[in-house]
Amino acid sequence: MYADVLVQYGVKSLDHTFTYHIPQELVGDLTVGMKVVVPFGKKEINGFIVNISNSKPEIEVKDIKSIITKELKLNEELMELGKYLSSKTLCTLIASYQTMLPTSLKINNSKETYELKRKIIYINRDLVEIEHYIENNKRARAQIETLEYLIENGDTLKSELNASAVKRLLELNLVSEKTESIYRIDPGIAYEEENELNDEQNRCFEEVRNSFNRENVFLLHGVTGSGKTEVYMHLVSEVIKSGKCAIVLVPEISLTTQIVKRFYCRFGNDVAIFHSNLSDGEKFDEYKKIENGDVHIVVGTRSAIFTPIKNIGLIIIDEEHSSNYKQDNNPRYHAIDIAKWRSHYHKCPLILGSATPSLETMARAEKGVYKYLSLSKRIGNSKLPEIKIIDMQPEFRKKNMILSEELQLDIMKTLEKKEMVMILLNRRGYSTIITCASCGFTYKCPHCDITLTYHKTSNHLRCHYCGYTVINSKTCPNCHEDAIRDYGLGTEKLESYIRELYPSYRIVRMDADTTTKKGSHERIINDIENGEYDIIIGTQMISKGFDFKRVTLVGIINADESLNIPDFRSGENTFSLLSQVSGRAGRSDLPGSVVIQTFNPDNKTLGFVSSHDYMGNYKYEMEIRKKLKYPPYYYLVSLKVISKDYQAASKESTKVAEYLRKNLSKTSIILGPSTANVFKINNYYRFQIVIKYRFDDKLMDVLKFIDNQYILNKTTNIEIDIDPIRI
DNA sequence: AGCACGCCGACT
DNA sequence: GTCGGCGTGCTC
Repeated sequence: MYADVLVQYGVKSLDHTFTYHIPQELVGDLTVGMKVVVPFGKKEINGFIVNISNSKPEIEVKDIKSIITKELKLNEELMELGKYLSSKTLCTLIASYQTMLPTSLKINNSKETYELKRKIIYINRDLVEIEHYIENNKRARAQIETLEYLIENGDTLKSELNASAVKRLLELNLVSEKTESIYRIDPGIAYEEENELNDEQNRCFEEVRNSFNRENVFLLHGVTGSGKTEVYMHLVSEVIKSGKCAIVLVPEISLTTQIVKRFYCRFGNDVAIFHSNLSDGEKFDEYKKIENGDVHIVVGTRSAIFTPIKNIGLIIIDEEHSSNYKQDNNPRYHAIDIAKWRSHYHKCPLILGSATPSLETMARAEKGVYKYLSLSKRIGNSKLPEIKIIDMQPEFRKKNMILSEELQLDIMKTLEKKEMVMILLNRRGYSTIITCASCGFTYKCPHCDITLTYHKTSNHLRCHYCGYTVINSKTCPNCHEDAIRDYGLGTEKLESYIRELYPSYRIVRMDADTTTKKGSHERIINDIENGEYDIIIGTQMISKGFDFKRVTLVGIINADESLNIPDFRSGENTFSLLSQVSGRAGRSDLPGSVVIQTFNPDNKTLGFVSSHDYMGNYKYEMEIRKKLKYPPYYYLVSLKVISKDYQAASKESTKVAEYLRKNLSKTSIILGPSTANVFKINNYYRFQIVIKYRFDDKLMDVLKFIDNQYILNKTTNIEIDIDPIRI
């Protein structure tokens, strides 16, 4: 017998199988998906069996050395899924299997001590014998105590007993020791009853339930606070009743602790949780729980879509518009694609849930490719908040650089009512954007409608899609004032400013800096829940998953920052971010309000935010996308040519673009090369080429060819991102 | 990826 | 003379 083995290195030059002979003693033990040790060159390395056959290969082959893991292997479905993943993202096959497995089980990992065991001591003799021993050994006080404890309490953890006494008792064979493997995470028993669904929720529930056992994609479009999670839980409960399993994806577990908690309360031990904040050991345990069939539900982030849960009856992707579902390093897969593949494999429905669906998703729902379900009302009495847009131009002249008079007043009023304020500061993009401090004007590319990026060294402004360039001038072409500059505000500065303004109130800041430590995020959330703060300041981190009843005012300091991010999705993303944050205000009986500060009070996107008009924004964005040939009208591929050598990067990228223009179909559009959004990252220069296409049957072959060209090239590297989330 | 082989320059 | 630089090619 012979086995085709993939070796542990995820490099393109080794992206094919190597055949090994299976020695007699291993025949029968080995199956596809197992991890093995094989001789490779002068070394012994780990490999992964992808095929077993009887036919003798033409070349002379070596023997498989040994098996690393017998029981842990990818099942048939996941073996297939790996092939799909590598063909879809152009990564090596081994790299896809590697990403599908948790660290502890990765091919290149030989360590096998992840299982957490505990030792238990128990009496293995008749009580009469034990008592006899006690009678005759009065001086061994510790041993007697231990024995008496065991008689009284039964089996006991070894760590709870006197170590030397136990050692002696084991030697005397009066007690024995057994090991039990345990799971690190134990959600406990479910204790929460199901809540009743309202009419709207019930309609959605029924629609999906009626298509169980069919491969259907649903868009569940529900305004913030409309009770999507409750619908999910009812459906999951239904799926479990029928003996099947469910996967629930959330964009980022730390932001969504609340949803996980709810699943634990409702389903208890039937839930495994899977996300990157778990330790390797925890991940190992959860993976095993899933693989052993101990749980029916997996709740987790992007990577949870690869867990070996069998017999899937339903997949749910909550906040489906979130960019977190796309992995931004290799393999650059999108969890929705993988979910579709698995829903096809299991013939089960997939639900994409969001208050602000991505344009792609909504467009498909409109075309009837996805089934559209909607939750238009908030549950209970709560109403959508009132949203005010404040023009910052006059404020700036009054020297109110950070908070407008109106927002200051509203904050004060809210605090006096003993309610909470949440203040969102938009993240600065990666690239330098310059705007007019007087009128808010920003340079845009006339061809691509994205903000131009400022290049300090040459004092140029450039479009990183198509390369369009203009020289920067200090004078604003719109209002003719000398006010064009790069001005930005960080959360820290904002915090100290607010502390000065409201010295007697308790303020907490939440951003990447204050939440790096494991558990710090949860701690801050708990403190907020316990009413320890009056004002929460944060980046978009505070936009999701926060459900604090006392928050009634949300202030958005610099809406423009997000609008000006040089990406064709900035409008869409701004709408969803601002709607999301606005949804934090007034979640209970207390009415909420939102204040948005901007230099562009007439901006369409902001207008749609303030009138809670998702469809308005959708239609508006779709027109732009159609006109400028962006998704969902066109598909995109981004190619980045990367090198430490500026000249090489520039030259190679031109060559790549030429090759694309020559070999792709004439209907495809090739932009660039231009400098990438972030032009230089630790001394590597990056040029970008963008392909826009609708149908191009040559595309994948052309991309593969280009990708392979750069195996040999040491000085330049190429990164290909199919369906990039941002370019 | 990792290792050997191989062909050039500057050093105990 | 030889030690070591890293370009090239191969690994079942």
